[in-house]
Amino acid sequence: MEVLDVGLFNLRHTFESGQPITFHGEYDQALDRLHYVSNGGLIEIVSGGGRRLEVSGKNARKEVEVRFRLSDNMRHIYKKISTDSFISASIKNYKGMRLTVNDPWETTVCFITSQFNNVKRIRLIIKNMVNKFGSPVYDRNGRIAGKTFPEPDAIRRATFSELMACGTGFRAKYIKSAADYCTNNLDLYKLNPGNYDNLKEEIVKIDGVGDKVADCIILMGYGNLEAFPIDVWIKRTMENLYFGGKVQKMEEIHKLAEENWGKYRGYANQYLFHSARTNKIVTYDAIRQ
DNA sequence: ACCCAGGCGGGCG
DNA sequence: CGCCCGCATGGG
Repeated sequence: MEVLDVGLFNLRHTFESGQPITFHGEYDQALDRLHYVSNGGLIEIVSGGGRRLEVSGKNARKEVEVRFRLSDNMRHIYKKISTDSFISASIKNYKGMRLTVNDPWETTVCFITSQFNNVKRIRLIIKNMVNKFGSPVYDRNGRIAGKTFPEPDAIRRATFSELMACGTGFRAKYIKSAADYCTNNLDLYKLNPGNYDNLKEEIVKIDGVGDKVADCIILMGYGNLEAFPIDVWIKRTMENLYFGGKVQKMEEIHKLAEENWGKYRGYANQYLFHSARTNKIVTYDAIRQ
């Protein structure tokens, strides 16, 4: 076990904000404790809700630092994205919520699964796939403590009906073709995380991955904060807040995001999304005092 | 019973 | 281009 000193970190808000690692990780609210399986094995995090973070597992310190973006200067980021009272309120409500950095392949499957779906059911489907196709990871006593996220090859070898049995529904064909494509045509691990345009260009070539899902992959799979995924929540909220309730083209919303929040717009996106999804009430009046 | 959910591809005008 | 439709499925 190691202790990390972290500023502005909130495990619960991060877990509840619907990101890949939280789709199959297990969170205990009473203990403020998260455990999950990463590449290296089993990781456990216990947070008292404060600045002290206990982590354990193989290479746990490095894993957690990268996964939860602990080197981000949240005060600086908050300052840059606090452009109106809605975002300020969101930051106040969910202070310490972090974006996470996840395996690009895992992120791809998670967000293909997310289309026309809800967070609760995404969790169910992802957990089903992990249980069915992942490799077991053992604890000290030799008991199965969890499973890895399935490699593309494990998905490739799965039958269509096995995938359907996980609850993937009409997305099964996309998940399967993504596994093929990412094995034969595109090495996700060779893409440059810092080159947004190139990432977007390559990732949307995956069948079943459009503009929104690609932005999710770039944001949470590559950690590139220039990505600004526009889902139903973001679209509705931003139209209400910033466009007087008028329906906008995606292009206009992307443009405003860049103007307002610049290179930190990915963070603004996550705070807007989580606030919109949890509070549900979004009105134009919210930013007019 | 009905409606919705972190969209997408395809078909049409 | 823009618009519209179907899509599997569990939970509210």
